[in-house]
Amino acid sequence: MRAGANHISTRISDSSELLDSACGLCSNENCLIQKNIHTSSIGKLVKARKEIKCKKGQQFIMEGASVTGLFFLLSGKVKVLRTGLHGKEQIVRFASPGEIIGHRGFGTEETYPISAIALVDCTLCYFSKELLQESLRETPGLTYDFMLFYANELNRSEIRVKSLSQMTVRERVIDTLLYIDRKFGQVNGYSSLLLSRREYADYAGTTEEQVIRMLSILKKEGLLITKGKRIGIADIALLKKEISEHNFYLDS
DNA sequence: CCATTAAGAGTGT
DNA sequence: ACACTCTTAATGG
Repeated sequence: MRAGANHISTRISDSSELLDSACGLCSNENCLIQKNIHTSSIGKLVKARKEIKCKKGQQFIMEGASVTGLFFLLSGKVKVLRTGLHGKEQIVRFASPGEIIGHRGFGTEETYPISAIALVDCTLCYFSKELLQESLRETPGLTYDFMLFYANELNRSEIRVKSLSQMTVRERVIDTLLYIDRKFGQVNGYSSLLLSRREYADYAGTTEEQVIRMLSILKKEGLLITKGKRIGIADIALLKKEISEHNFYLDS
């Protein structure tokens, strides 16, 4: 029994040395680790990768918890949020496969400033903070990609500040719909991501009621279609046109 | 398979 | 923001 188990474990570690383990086979081209897989110094990091399965609705990052590492979303959909004063959620962003989650706690921070919750069943790749820091020091290509990523994130967050402070409710709801569409797309004419009206509100910075009302107005105007929770965009050109003067819909 | 219940979508005030 | 109705999804016999 014991001998058999040892035999299997050595075979697994041998094969992950030969092949760059799961990351080498991973088809996720958005992933920064995958992108730098050919750099030899990244091998140690890749071998220490932990795969975490996360069920729908499960929270895998808790606001205020101490930072131990960083997540890459392999498959699934995630919402990243900050909890406000009266228990109100402010959804900071949504994440699709390939994206980094928990990166704000990286660096000098001791605790995560955000929570992350799976919106559907997810698979996450987890890397410890220590190993990642080591890899960043040794792998300039990876570090450069990370820098670009952080710069891009900062840009997006600044755009969001403008959106939330300068757009009307109607524009923010439209902006949210277009953002979800850009990120997750449509299937059979309806958004592939099922969100509650509350979640739309939590991203758009309004209340559930305002979102519901706005959706029914937009529906009457023929810009949207709805079927239960499902929302479909009927006229994307007109929706884009409405917020075009803000130039916000250009970002991802 | 149907009935009961809970959750979420709408609407008016 | 609150209260209420209606619709849909989940549960359990």
